Amino acid sequence: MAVTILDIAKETGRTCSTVSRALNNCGRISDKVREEILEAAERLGYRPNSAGVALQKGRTNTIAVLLPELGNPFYADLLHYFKRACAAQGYDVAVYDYEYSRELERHLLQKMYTGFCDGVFAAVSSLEYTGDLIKRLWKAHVPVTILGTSQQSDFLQCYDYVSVDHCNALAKLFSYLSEHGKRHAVKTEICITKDISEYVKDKIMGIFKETAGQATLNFYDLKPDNSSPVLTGISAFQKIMKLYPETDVIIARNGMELYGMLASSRERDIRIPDDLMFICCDNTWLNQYSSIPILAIDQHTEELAKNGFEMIYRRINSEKWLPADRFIAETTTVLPKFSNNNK
Amino acid sequence: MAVTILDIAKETGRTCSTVSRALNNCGRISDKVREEILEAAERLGYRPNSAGVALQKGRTNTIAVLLPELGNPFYADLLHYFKRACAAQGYDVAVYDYEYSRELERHLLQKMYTGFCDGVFAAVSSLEYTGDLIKRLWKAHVPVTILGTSQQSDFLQCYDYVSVDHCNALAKLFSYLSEHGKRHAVKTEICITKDISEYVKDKIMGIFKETAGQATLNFYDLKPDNSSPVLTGISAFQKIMKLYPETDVIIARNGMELYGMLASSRERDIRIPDDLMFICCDNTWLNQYSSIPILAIDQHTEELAKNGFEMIYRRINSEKWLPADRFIAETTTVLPKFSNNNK
DNA sequence: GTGAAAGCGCTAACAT
DNA sequence: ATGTTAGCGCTTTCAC
Repeated sequence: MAVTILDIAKETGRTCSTVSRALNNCGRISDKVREEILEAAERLGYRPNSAGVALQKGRTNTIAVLLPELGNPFYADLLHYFKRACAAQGYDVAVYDYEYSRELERHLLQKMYTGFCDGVFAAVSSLEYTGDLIKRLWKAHVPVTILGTSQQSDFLQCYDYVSVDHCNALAKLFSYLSEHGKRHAVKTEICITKDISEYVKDKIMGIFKETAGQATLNFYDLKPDNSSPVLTGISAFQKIMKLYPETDVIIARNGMELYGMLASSRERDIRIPDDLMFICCDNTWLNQYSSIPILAIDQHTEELAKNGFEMIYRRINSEKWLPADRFIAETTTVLPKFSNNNK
Repeated sequence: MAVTILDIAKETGRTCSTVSRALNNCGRISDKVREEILEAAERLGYRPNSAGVALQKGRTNTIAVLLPELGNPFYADLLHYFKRACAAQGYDVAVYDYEYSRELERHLLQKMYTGFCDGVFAAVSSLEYTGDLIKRLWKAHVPVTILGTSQQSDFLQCYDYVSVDHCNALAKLFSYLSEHGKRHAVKTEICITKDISEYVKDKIMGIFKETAGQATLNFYDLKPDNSSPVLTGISAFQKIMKLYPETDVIIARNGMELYGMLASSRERDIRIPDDLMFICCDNTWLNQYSSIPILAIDQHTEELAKNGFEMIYRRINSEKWLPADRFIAETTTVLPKFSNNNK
């Protein structure tokens, strides 16, 4: 069986507490005894048991991150900054992705309920599906920060929340388009539920009407392909151009989707019109170095991540359970790095 | 404080053991009492405590995956299959990436030593850096499977191991090049230590000499840029073409590196010669839908992942500690999806 | 079918 | 400086 501090205690003729002090190098202990104990621990092949520590201390020094997909550079980016913030305070980060599976998402959120981590940073698919679990976590005083889901009144005040200022981002974007003479935009959407989808489209349309002058905006409902996020975009491009032939702007949700769109045009050897502008609602290396110039919206991932962590950290270290917090990041419109030269 | 089974026991006038039986729905228990207890658990907001369970049961039903980077589609792919295999046996997967940081890598491997997971699937950077920790895990009978690091005699028989048959993959590749009249290949390498680097290059050169006829092969030592894997490739392409102007094949280590190379050529408006062939040692959507035709080596990630899990699973469920296991996957050479049309 | 009790590995308050 | 002791939350064997 595994070596425990008791084994070390016996071996060295000391007690558990002394061994614990030696191993953690805390409390009063003589150098000689500590050396002796550390040596014995090494010799016997002692392994600290995290379950024992966690049970005793009531914390794990781990923060869990729940994501819909790894391999999307946007999340990789976000994670990078989040981990940095965690590391600065001595927290490890465990990443869980649910691959857009509703059951897995719920299963993982349930797991968060068991105190195996001290806090959670979660990009949930939709509160429609997970709201009950989020609410439960909130009631149980598990520090959870949600990334970028639109608010729903049912669950207001039931979670901390970081997001970009979508409305403002779109307003800026639409005025930019208008100023540059664009007239026929298409924006992709994923329809999770009819209600939400309609609500979101109405809202976007409202912003569009206010900022884009005479232009028109159409929505294209994506058929999500769970096996690869790129595939979602693959089928979209041609259908969009067929449905709306006069399109001069396509607004994609993220780099991978856009990558798929561009790939599909290449694959079937379809020429991309020179005046067609691509816009991407995140800003990763995927767009930054694309072969086609892309206008991107930088979501300020570093700020999102930092604030997400801080909300969690504050809760971990706060005596009382504070009211729900919000952080809304500004966005930046990023112009393409090099000009359109696809002849 | 948190609600425990004891609280439920008091509430219902039962004992811990009965409550435990009810919650886990095991052992003999009357339907009526079970209902009663479950209702109370719900009402009181009971949360099972994973540390308590783990301590008692001696296992966590979690497998940890250690990776150098998320956001690389190769690892995302591998993870997808690995998770599927784990889920089939009821294991959760926690992902840890060390972002190519040596300290973080060691820190995480140390964490694996504390029994917080039942097994580890690890893509370590180099056994040169981590061999001591791997050896220690092995001695402590922690099921660890290493992904694709070349064997080093010091640590032989100290870990389970899955990898592709690199030699064979290269042999196939080189003959293909030779048959297609390629004469001047450049392969990128990352030099971790001088010794290993020399050893690897010698070995590759040996294979090349045997299979590639009159052609020449040069190595290009990458300057790794830790902030983004794509950036590693960015600086490489032009330097390669300057150092070896007659190059007609570039063999990149992975899709992201290659993406960086191609991006750098676009960014600085450099025309890629029509007869220049790109080869990528993995096969992800990044190459599959590249704007430039790419010859890829499919590493059979599904097989790697499946076998990696099975090795871990076998150890978890085996009474005695078996000798080190190996699995070497075949590779497939994948031709570009569409032909070279970058005019 | 249910309860009593031991114990998983560890830490920390308290006693010496 | 070191030892004693209680207990974190849970499961499981063994009585009854």
